[in-house]
Amino acid sequence: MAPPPKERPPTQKKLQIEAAALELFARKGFAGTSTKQIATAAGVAEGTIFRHFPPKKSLLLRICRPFVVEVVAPMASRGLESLVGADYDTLGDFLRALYADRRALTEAHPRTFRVLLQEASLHLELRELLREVFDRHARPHFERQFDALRDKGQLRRDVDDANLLRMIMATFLATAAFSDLVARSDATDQSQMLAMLEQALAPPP
Amino acid sequence: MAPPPKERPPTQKKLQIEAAALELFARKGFAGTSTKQIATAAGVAEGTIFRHFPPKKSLLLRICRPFVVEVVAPMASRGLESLVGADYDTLGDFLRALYADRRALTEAHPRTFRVLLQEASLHLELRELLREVFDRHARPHFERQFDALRDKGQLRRDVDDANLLRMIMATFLATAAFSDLVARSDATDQSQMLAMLEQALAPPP
Amino acid sequence: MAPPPKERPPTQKKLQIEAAALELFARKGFAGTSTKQIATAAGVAEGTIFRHFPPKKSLLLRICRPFVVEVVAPMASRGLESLVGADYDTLGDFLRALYADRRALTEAHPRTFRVLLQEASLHLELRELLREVFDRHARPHFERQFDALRDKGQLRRDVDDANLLRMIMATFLATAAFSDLVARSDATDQSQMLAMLEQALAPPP
Amino acid sequence: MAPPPKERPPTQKKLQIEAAALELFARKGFAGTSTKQIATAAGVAEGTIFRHFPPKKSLLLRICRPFVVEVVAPMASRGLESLVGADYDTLGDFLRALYADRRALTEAHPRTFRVLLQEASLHLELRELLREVFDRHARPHFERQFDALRDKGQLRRDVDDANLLRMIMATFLATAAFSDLVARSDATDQSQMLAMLEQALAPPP
DNA sequence: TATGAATGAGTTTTCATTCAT
DNA sequence: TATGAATGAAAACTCATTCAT
Repeated sequence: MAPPPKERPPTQKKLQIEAAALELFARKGFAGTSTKQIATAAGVAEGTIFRHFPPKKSLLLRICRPFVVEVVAPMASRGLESLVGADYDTLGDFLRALYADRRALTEAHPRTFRVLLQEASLHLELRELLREVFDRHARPHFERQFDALRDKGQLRRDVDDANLLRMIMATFLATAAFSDLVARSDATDQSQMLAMLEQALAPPP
Repeated sequence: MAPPPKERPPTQKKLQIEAAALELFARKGFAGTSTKQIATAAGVAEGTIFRHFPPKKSLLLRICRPFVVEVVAPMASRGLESLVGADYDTLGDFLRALYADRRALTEAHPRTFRVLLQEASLHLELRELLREVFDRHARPHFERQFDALRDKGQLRRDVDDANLLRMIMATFLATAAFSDLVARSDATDQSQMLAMLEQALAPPP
Repeated sequence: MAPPPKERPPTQKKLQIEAAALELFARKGFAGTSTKQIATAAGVAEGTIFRHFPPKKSLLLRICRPFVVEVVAPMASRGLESLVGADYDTLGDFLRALYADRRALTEAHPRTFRVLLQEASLHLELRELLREVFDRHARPHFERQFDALRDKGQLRRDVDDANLLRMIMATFLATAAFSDLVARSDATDQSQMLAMLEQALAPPP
Repeated sequence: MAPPPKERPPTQKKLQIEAAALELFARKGFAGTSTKQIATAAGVAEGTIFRHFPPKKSLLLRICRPFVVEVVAPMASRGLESLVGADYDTLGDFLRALYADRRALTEAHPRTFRVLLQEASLHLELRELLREVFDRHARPHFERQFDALRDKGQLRRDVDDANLLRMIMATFLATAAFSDLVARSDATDQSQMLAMLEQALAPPP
């Protein structure tokens, strides 16, 4: 048997390139960032970028893919099978656990999050990646969890799964996105959003 | 007295340029659209674009500004002083009226909406425009309405105005944005979103 | 007999265009000045320039030609036949009279003078104009004057007419040109230059 | 210790670009020469010009600066400390030595000289460069030499240093400049100009 | 692996000029 | 006479990418 192909560890320069590209894509957009700017910011020669990431777009994907996998799929999170596998007695428990986990990721990678948000609507590859990872790794678990919570009377029955998801994602996104655009969101803001969201999803009285 | 400067009506070609730019910006982003593409799509010479919109970015602003003014400011909407001035007996009434109005605008100008969404995070001018128009024309009326609804026991008191606004905007944006990205949202979806939103904002039992 | 073609007096706008072009040509050069800039500075529409001066270069010639004729040819100066026709007893008298006259002209039209200086080396038409006017109207009178002064023992005999002219022109030009470039030249400077020039041209002791 | 930044030797193509630009600037002026023309004449791609000289104006400065330093500053000339350091017994010796040296330089780089002459009045950077180099490297030595010559009774005392300089420069420039513009100047012309200049600067009888 | 010179196609923008009004 | 919209060509400059070293 042939030995497994050696996954060489990424070079120092390669990592510098990724970091610089991330920073610039977040600030000025993918199309608004030139490879020269990336090279300068990364402290490498322009040619080096193309040694590692031909063509330019592969750099965008290289930056986004791991993040998408990690942030979109609850399964992918390290040791978080618990999150999804677990049974939650109340809707609030579920939402808070979910939020804490997602929030940790977007806070750990705020620029990646921003790049993804900005570029998703312009690049088919990103949208397909998002949908594929979500449908495969996230949606089934959400639906299972929704069913369980409905059985416990914790979740309203008059709203489709898709709209529940949309409401959850919108609230999460809003908390994250508007925190850049409008104002910093602190712990108080976050718990208020969660309280509203919980009530939104709870069965009507 | 100096005669007032003659505001010449916009040329036919100028309108064609705006229309073509809107279409292309929405599809491929501002930075991803060249002025040559715009010229071709508009059926004019490239030089004509810069006669009317020097530099390129002013074309983006020309497209976005009227929309921002109209869509962000409830006051600005034609004949909608009623919306803001009126007293609503229930939270649901207010939300439905607000939604119907905003929705009408974003559905009337879906591409402008999309351009604004895509470019706002990349262009300081757009963010400042948004904030300025919102702070001037929208925020005060929302806060007045919130106060009135709280007095009637229709609105929860444990959430800040800013977070209420964020929740509302997130829900509206989600309904609009995901309808492009993820799936068409129909009347059922919309009423479900509104039902959730109403419950989210209602005072806790 | 057909009536002589009516020389319409130049329009107000035409004069504004000439004035604006002169100013801009002097500051930024002919090639560095656009017709749009001229139009703006003149307060006319761009098309108006081409009604009066098609093509652009004719504007340069329109500005330079009258000046060349007036300043290069002592004959042309109003009432200055005296200058050239007169007999001067001393070299100094001749130089001072010549200088006073030329200086008056370049000081009256400093920007035209500058434009001519700047553009002469780039435009064949200007050089030909200069040479033609000079050879026709100036050179003969200078040579006649030189002869007269040599007869009176006022002018050195060991230097060709061409080099005498060059020395005179260089000194005059230097006084004028360096006054812009290096420092303002006042009356003292001018009389010192004239003193040096007189001594330069005088017969060696 | 940080290694000294490696000054890479100029590329072959870079030198070709400089040479082509010099040729074209001299013939058609800076503003009248397009980068495309330079690229064609140099046999390189247009982009290559901007690799080495962004923006275009830096190419003009790159051409002029070394020349200015060399030609304006007597000190800078190789081995010419003698020129400035030396004592001259007569004014004529000084002028001839000075002229021979400057003339050698302008004849070695006639096109650079022409470009400088043409563009100095249009580009502030060039004027500042000229003045700075002159004030720093030339003026003090001239003034020292003037003093020495005055002590020897070789130089007139009734004319300011500034005007002496102006007279010298004007005569030199005239010999050089008019040789392009008007006619070739040969050895006879040059010695006649020097004779006149010597007499101009000598103390009056 | 890393470099940076080189490129050709493309970018935004400016230009002198024309023309219908 | 005067305008300014319109243009096609060309301007300066940028781009992603290739390649010899």
